[in-house]
Amino acid sequence: MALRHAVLAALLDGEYSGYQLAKIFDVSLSNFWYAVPQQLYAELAKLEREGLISGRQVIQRDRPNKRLFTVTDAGLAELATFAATPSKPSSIREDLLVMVQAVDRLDPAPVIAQLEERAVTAAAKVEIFDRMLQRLRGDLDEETFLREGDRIGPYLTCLRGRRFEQENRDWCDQAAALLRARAPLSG
Amino acid sequence: MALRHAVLAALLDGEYSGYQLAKIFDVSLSNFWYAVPQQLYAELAKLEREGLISGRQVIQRDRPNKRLFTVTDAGLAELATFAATPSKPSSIREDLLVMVQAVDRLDPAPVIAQLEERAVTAAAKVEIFDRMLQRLRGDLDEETFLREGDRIGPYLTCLRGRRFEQENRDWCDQAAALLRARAPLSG
DNA sequence: CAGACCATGTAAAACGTTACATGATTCG
DNA sequence: CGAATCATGTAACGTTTTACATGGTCTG
Repeated sequence: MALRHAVLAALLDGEYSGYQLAKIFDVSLSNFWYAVPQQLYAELAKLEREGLISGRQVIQRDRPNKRLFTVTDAGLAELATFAATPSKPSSIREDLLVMVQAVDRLDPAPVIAQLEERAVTAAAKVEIFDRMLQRLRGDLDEETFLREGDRIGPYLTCLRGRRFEQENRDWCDQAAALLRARAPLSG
Repeated sequence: MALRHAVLAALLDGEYSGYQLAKIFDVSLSNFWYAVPQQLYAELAKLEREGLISGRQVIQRDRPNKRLFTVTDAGLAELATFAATPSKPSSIREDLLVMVQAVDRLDPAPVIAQLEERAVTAAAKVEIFDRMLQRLRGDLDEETFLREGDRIGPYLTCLRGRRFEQENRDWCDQAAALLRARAPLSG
């Protein structure tokens, strides 16, 4: 029961449709939770049935109509309960790490290739996060924004995402370089 | 179908029982994958049925008997296929981040408390990882080990785990301090 | 003698992923 | 005119989590 809280948290930013939420929760760049569109449509329906969010139809001329959702008082209360419940750390589950764990007993070439690829995509994500951070803090510098800005929640999660991808990039680079140096004939 | 590969990768280190694997895959400190014991027993049975691992009974006097498993040639081939298959990055799904995302609209006190707690457990994990790294590299220094040691796979994944927890700690500390400074009456 | 550790499982429920399904509009 | 974007779902399948179940030894 965690997606529900992630959806509620996302809707604190303002009204969103399922489709818009799907972009926020996209694999490629979710700074606090990840989910595919199908999950979101299902969860939104459920949350509305339970009265934690309420939707309103928006008729559009040029595009298909959509439904925008906002958090109700009951939804906010649900979030408060969630925030007061002790949470367990989510643990590592990453295919690429499994491959690296086994790399000594396998042909390292495909693993090296994937590490190098991942380093590039991680670097790209770092840049996207940087732009997101800039947009969030407006014309304030980071220190000032964090001290005085409103809504620092999204900024903080974005910072975490940025650092994670930076570490990811550095580690992938290091691992790829090392494996390459040790197996100069492959790759 | 990824747990199977994680189990195979873990068994490259040597023979293990389900119980021993459970400790390697434990929530509190898995450097490349996480799984609960029940998953492991089920997966081991499946892998054995498919001939990717083979188990042998070990009779013990003082303790319950156990079964130790090793990877077969077919298992190694399966791992090789896996390593050559492009992998998708695993994305963020962390309750604590959801709470921080929403913190501006909630009572920050319980969130701050959780951040501070998490910082402590993350710091503890960093130390455990440091000891694991020391053990893995023996009396070599890191640079030498990474250049010349055998089985650097586990070392690299451990390094990744360490850095992740370090970042986690730093971020939790920063976020907690900031939220505390902004809401001096709570917590 | 209580609690932790060793050791292995079954079963049900919850959750997440993948495939399928539809249809309009805008951009190159 | 094909691809991308907007917009919303259903159904089947696979994976993970949680609860239940058992029983011996070792440590304080």
